[in-house]
Formats: sequence, structure tokens, C-alpha cells
Amino acid sequence: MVTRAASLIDSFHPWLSPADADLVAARAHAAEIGSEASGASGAAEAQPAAKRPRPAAASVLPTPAQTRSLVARLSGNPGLAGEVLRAGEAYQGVKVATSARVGTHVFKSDAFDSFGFRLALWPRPFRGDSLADELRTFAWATRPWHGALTARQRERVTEFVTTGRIARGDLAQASQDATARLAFRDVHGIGPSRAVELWTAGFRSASSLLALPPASLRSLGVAADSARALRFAKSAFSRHPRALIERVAATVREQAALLFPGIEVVIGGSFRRGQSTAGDVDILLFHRDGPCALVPALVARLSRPECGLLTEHLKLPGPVLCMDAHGEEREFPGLRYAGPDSLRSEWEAIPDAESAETSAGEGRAGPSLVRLPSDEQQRDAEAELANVPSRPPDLLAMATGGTAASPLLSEGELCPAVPPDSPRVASPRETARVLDPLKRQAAIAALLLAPSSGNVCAAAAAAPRTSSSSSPSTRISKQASLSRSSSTFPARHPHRQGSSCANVASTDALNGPDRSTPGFHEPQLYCGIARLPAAAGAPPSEGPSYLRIDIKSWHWSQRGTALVAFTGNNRFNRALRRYADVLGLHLSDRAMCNRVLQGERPAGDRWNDEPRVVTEEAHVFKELGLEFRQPHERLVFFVDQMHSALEEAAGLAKDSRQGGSASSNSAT
DNA sequence: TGGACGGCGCATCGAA
DNA sequence: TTCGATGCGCC
DNA sequence: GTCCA
Repeated sequence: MVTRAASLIDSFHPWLSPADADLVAARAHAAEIGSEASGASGAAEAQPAAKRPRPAAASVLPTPAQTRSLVARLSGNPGLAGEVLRAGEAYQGVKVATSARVGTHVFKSDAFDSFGFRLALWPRPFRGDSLADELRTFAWATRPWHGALTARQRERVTEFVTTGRIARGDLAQASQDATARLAFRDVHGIGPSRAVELWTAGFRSASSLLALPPASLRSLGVAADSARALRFAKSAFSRHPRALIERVAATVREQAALLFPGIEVVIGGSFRRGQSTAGDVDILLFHRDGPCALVPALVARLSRPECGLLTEHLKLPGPVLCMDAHGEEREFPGLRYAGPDSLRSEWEAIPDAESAETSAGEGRAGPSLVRLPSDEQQRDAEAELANVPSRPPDLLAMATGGTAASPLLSEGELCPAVPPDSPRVASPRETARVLDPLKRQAAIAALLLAPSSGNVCAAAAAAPRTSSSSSPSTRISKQASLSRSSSTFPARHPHRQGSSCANVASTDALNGPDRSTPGFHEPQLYCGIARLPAAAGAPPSEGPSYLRIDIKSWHWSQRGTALVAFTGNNRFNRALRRYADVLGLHLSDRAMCNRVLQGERPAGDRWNDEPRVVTEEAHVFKELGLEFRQPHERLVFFVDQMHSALEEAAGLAKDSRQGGSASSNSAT
């Protein structure tokens, strides 16, 4: 069983110098056996920042280069990190039953996971004699938006340092729910809930389900896709070396190029981040001319006997709503299974897939092809991007009530005055973060200035108040955003010409039943199993490899956001989205746009704003005012541009504390 | 004390 | 048959 | 579980 700690360690491999490799191997071993003994001393000398004088906590925030260096040297506390990560993993499967509801400890699990991840990336060992100091440094560097650990986190670190264990984690690990989860975790589609059901029914492993007939599996609640995945639980749901991933991708690339000349095929996920192994193959498809339904046709082709790459389908892309050459909306093909209860890989493309394949294969722009954005629109987008100053937004100024420097979020555009009694439905979070510029600044201050709430109050108070905070006087102007339509996704507007074909959103997935509302391009997602014959010259004992494979396509105008989202890692994405949220933006794999409050948008519309054309990853970073990070730099979730602001903010906070109340340092 | 904690799509199931 | 809730998946 | 309003 590959533990979370081991896979984390694997993640760092590409950056290790030979000298560090041994250190990491030793730590990996230490992490596996839950011992911290072998790692601690090495980290202290190997870690460059440790040698720097550290006059104030904030000044140890690493530069990007240092961050990479820190990451490469892994954790100074591998045992602790492993323990916390295991606890998080275990809690994933633990049911919680309160009087109000039954569910799993998702947030608890997430809290452990997030904490463990930060620990795993922190090079300095925690030791009893300087624990408080180390924890403060750790908190400032890895949780810059708050700057302090929670009391529980401090407790757990202390517990581990003194006892070598975290009792809470052990408890969760030992629970039956967690054990059940562990037993079935390699089966696609069996999560915490079904794992517990199966365990209760007496099953103890995935292989014990293999012999069951389909009907029995169904009655046990094992979904059809899980049943199909069962056979591959061992081989497909483990990690694979890059070379194997590349072989699979080569086949996909070859077939995709035959089918859609000019197509761009990117291997995403951990592969793209440079890891030495990957859990699955992530294929991202983009076409400058924007074919609507790349995935079904490609999957169809890859599944043919003569290609034989795809042997099993787990999740299929549904039909997409498109406009054809005559401007008529129609469903464009997805895939569906054939044979009602078949557990075999019988399937068929919904008929249109064949015609699409044919027309595309002939090199003609068939009805499935769109040309969005137009060259002109693309140029506009590029031009607008070029006009955006590359200077990051002055977060400190924003935090302390100065000018908001975010190039796309000027106050006049975002927050025109509006009668305070205008009807509106907004969550408290939306109200606090987005509605009122002053509140927004306070929210940013809360992210930046941490360690005590007093600082946040001080920063918020520093901004001139013009209205009661309970009746926000401003809102996002939809009109203002519409006026920038040259840079926004064009499908929403009927001004596109002639033969263009818009792949519009499944708006019922987005927000409501009206699928005809033009909106966003609907990405297509496919999950399946790829079979790769043993390499030529391999010993006959070596059978074929089975790998999990995902194939996804987006509209060209979504290329940037899609690349960022499916390069990851997970925590980096969440940090980025959180950051975008604070700036009043919405970020996902399919769109980046201004957030609009519920009451300000038509019923059923989730965002009600024009997503920007984001064809390059750099656009995402630039529009957020962040420095571009290469894929391999996206493991950690420091937001670099926050660092200088943080250092200054820490200075300010320190000053204000010295002048004001003697607030205790919450990081200790 | 109540809401948020990432954002999205597909499969399944049961209620309407 | 449709629709919402739930479970699970992806990064 | 934790944070915030």
C-alpha cells in the first residue's frame, strides 16, 4: 500500500540533487516507520534559510527560489507530517452522526490534510527547546493569511514532539470506518460511504468482490462503473513511472492528430508538475479552431480493436449542446453504454459521433468546429493583457485602505454607488468580501495581517468609513463588466458570425434547467482504463500495464484556466481560488470572471458575468496580479506576491502592537 | 450562532 | 419521467 | 474542526 507520505516524498524527487537524494530516502523511510529520528539533524544543516538571521518572524518568508530549495529538502518533521496526513486520510472515512445530520468528517479531514501538507513541506525540525519559536516561524511562512497556528495544531505538534504520537490520529485510524475506507480505496467509485456498507456486509477487500455476479454487486450498492473498475484495482490504481505515462500519451497524441489536425495534447496533472511518477494519465485537449466534441470521437477511436488503448470506460462525457453551421442548436454527441447491464466494455458513440469523426477526419471543418474566439477577439484579449501592468497589486495599500492597485479591479468599475436598500440576497461571506470596498479591504487585511484580530481591526479602521457596514452601499456593476466585452467570452453574445458554432453550456448543470441559455463552453470529461502492452523486449512474464486515464477537452478560450486547474496541485488550486475570491473574482477550470452577487443576477445564473478569454496560463497569474509559476513550482501554496506585503504588514502590525494594547502573540 | 471551508461533472437513487 | 440529493471523482 | 461576522 502506497501511503500518502510516500507519495508525497515521491513528489519531490525531480528536484533532488544527488546529495539530497540519500537524505530524502532516509526521511522517506523514517516517515514510513513513523520515526523522526533520522531526519531531524540533517535538515538543520541542509536548510539554507536556517542560517539566516531571523530578526522578525515575517522576514523568513522564503523567496520563490528558496521555496523550491525548501521543498526539495522535504520535511524536517517527516514523522509528524506523516502522522497528521494519515489522520486526515483516516478521518475521511469516519462517519459523524450528530443530532442534525449524518455525514463524514470532511472538514476535519481537510484540516488535517492541509496542516499535514504544510508540515511535509517545512524543512525545519520542531524540537522541544525552541518549539514555540519554530512554530511561530512555521505559521508565518505557511499560513500567511493568518500567521498563526490554531490552538489544536499547536497541541498536536507538542504532543508529537513529546510523545511521538498523535493520539487523535491513532483513534481515527483504528476506527472501523477508516479501516473500511482503506480496504476499498483502490476501487474507483467506492468512497467512504460504500466502503463502510461493504465492510458491514462482511467484505474485507476489493478482491473479495471480484467473484460476485453483477446482480449481487448491484444489490450491494456497487455502481456499474465501480464494478468495471474492480478488475483493475491493483494495477490501475497505483503510481506509474513517467515513461509509461509518456507511452500512453504518445498513442493518444497520434490518434488525436489524425482525427483533429492541429490539436494540442497536453499531459496534465502530476506529470506536468515534473513528478517522477504519476497516479494516472491526464490528457488535456485544446484546439485553436475549437471543435465542440473532441472527446467522444477520440475515445471512440482509441477504443477500436486496432488501437486498443482504452479497455474500460468509467465515466463518459455526456452530450453537449452546440450550434451547427446554420446557427441551429442541437445536441452534439456524447458516449453511452450499450447492453443494459453489461459489465463488459460494450459501449457505443451516440450516432453523431461517427459523422463528426468522419467530417473531421476528412480535414474539413464540419459542423462540430467553431472558431471562437475570433482572431480579432483574440487580439483584443492579448492587447488588454499587454496593457495590464505586470506589477502585482499593492496588497498592503489595499489592506490598509489605500488605493486598490489591482488592474482589473479598480474601485470605480467594481463598486459604483447604488441605493442602499436595493434588494439583494447575499451570503455573509459575499457581503463581507465583495460588496463593500471597505469590507473587502478589511477582508484582505484579514488575510494579510494576522496574528491577532486586533491587527485586522486596526487595518480596517484605518480605511475611511463612509457608510454603515451593515448596509453595503455599493455593488459590482454588471454593466461595467459587460463594457469590457472585447476581452470576454463571446459565446454569450449573438454577434458571432456565419458558420461559427458555439458550444454552449449545459446550464442545468451550472444553475438551472434552461440548457438553451448561451453561456460557457461545456468541457467534456472522460475517465477510463488504458491498457499498454509490455514494452518490446520485455520479459514475457511482464504483462500489459493498466493505467487510469482521463481525457478532457475545453474550448480554446478556456485553455489557460483549464491548464492551471488540471496542473494543480490540489492545494495550489485552492489557494489560487481563495486568493481570486478575495479579489472579487471567480476562478475555475472553465472560467475566470468577476463574481456577481446572487441578487444581482438572473435566477438560475451562477455568476452572471462574462468570463474572460484566458488562452494562456500566464493570463491567469497576470490577471490575479501574481508572478507566473512554472508547473513544477506549484506544489506549495505560498502566494509569492504576498510575501513582501506580508513583511511590511508584519512591520506595521508590530508597530501598532507596540503602540497599542499588549496583545499576546497567538502563534505561541 | 450560523455560514463557509474549491469548483465542477457524472452516476445513482428515491421522491414527486 | 423528471428532478434534487447524495456519493464520488478530478486537479 | 476552525474561523469569522
